[in-house]
Amino acid sequence: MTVTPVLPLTAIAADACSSPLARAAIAAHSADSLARSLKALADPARLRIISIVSAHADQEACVCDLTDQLTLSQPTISHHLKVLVDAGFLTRAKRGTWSYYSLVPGSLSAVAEVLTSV
Amino acid sequence: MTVTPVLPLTAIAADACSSPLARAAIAAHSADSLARSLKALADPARLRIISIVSAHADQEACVCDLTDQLTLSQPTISHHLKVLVDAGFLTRAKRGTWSYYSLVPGSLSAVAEVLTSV
DNA sequence: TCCTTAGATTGACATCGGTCGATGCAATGT
DNA sequence: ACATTGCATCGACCGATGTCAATCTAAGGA
Repeated sequence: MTVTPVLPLTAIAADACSSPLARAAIAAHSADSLARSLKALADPARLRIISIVSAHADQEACVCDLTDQLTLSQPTISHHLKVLVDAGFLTRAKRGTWSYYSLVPGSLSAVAEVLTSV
Repeated sequence: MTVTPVLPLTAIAADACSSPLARAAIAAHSADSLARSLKALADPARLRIISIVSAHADQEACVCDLTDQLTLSQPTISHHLKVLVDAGFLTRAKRGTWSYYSLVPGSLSAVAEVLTSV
């Protein structure tokens, strides 16, 4: 025969100060993934880049649009663009001499939705 | 008498590659503010802290709950908690020996909403 | 009063990340 | 063919950031 536990299992709190859980917390790898996306967005220059791109009527902007409005060097802007492309928020289309950047549809709202469910 | 412009003002594009704007881009100081909030969230440990806090039935957790679940030293966790409090995502309530942290209601969804409107 | 425990603070360290100047490269104009 | 223009890449610099060990403080318990 087996020994009956004195306390129900759910009552074994880690410490006296602890309160019960209503649901599970986010998994470590999910936190890593979300943090990577947020890191890509967590820069004033990159937020302005996204805003300038999506403010265009055709939802795309060339690099010269950005160098005009941001007081940053062209290599710095190019660096920020690469970060945003690598993170999946922008796509690049080269036509002739110019590079055009577009917002990936739904990429921002996807992050926003995950964030509110954390 | 005044001289009539040859071209309408709206036609003066910065460059040949540029396309018209559908709306204004985000202001620089707004981008700074949003970036500060996102920076506070853009860390795996801090996202897990927020998740653990909000997973509790009473929406608050003590530090011991966090040291149990995160493989980080107590000072490091205390540092992350301070970052989240300073950014307005958590509040601290000290009762007896223990400190209890709670999620500020609406703080996450507020950031998410601003993000989608960028 | 003394000891223990919970948690915040400090200081040091290593790494990351934003910035720019210099350079490379491809496409266009002359 | 050569010069020019638009943009990406490289290398270096330096401040910001995540981490921990050591220390400090306050609250309880013996």
